[in-house]
Amino acid sequence: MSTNNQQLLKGSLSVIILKLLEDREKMYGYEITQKVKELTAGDMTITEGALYPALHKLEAEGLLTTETQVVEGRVRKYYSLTKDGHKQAASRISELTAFVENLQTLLNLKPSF
Amino acid sequence: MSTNNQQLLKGSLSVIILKLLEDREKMYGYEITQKVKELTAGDMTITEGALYPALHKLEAEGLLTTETQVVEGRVRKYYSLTKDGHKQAASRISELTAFVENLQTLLNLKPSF
DNA sequence: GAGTATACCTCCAAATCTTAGGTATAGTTT
DNA sequence: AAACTATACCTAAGATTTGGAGGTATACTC
Repeated sequence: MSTNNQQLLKGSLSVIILKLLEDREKMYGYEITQKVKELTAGDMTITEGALYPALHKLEAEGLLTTETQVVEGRVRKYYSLTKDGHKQAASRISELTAFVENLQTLLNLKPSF
Repeated sequence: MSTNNQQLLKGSLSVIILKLLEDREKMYGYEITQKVKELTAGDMTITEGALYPALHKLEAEGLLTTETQVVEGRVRKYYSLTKDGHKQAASRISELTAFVENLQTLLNLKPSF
């Protein structure tokens, strides 16, 4: 994926966060950036300038709660889904999935359709 | 797809335009809105407030050329790909396709990955 | 005459992202 | 010891994109 492809992330970052947290008890910010990089073989990079504001917004919306721990001398802020967060996660993930399917329909279009 | 799903379009609108025009000689704005609605069974709606600025930007970038016709008393502004537009279309479509595949990898994730 | 479909357009506000910067600890390399 | 890399948090400024609302106009149907 080329460098400016990260701009195509728009709108999907918060759903990616919710999905990752749905599959795990809790994660911290830096861990999320590394996990996305790992799962996409380095293709997608979550910039911190996008991630932290997104996490704070989800927390402000009541979908995430935080818990701070000190591990090996460094502070970690763990995020996990609230009850409402779980509901919203399911809903937003299925919306994005449906959107992605529509997008693929459009992109796989053969001529004269 | 729910109503606010149209907000997930971000970043992909211009690629959708390029893809539609790659498969057809030329299209006009209103036709694009209808075609997208048709191809996605009404799930996706391209708003005019997003479409026309996007078309004008692609034209300003030299990827599209225009040709105005009067059909049944109404003005139609047809857009078609320039030579450079064809090149860019291929490139941007494959980028978005790769992005969508990564997104699906993330969304289809099973627990404890 | 009113409403609907077709067909173009712009402006403002909201949301999201990128870039660039800042702080700090721990370990490794020179 | 200094420099670099990895870990780990954060913010601010600016650009881009989008949605919503509005505007104009023609043709057809009720």
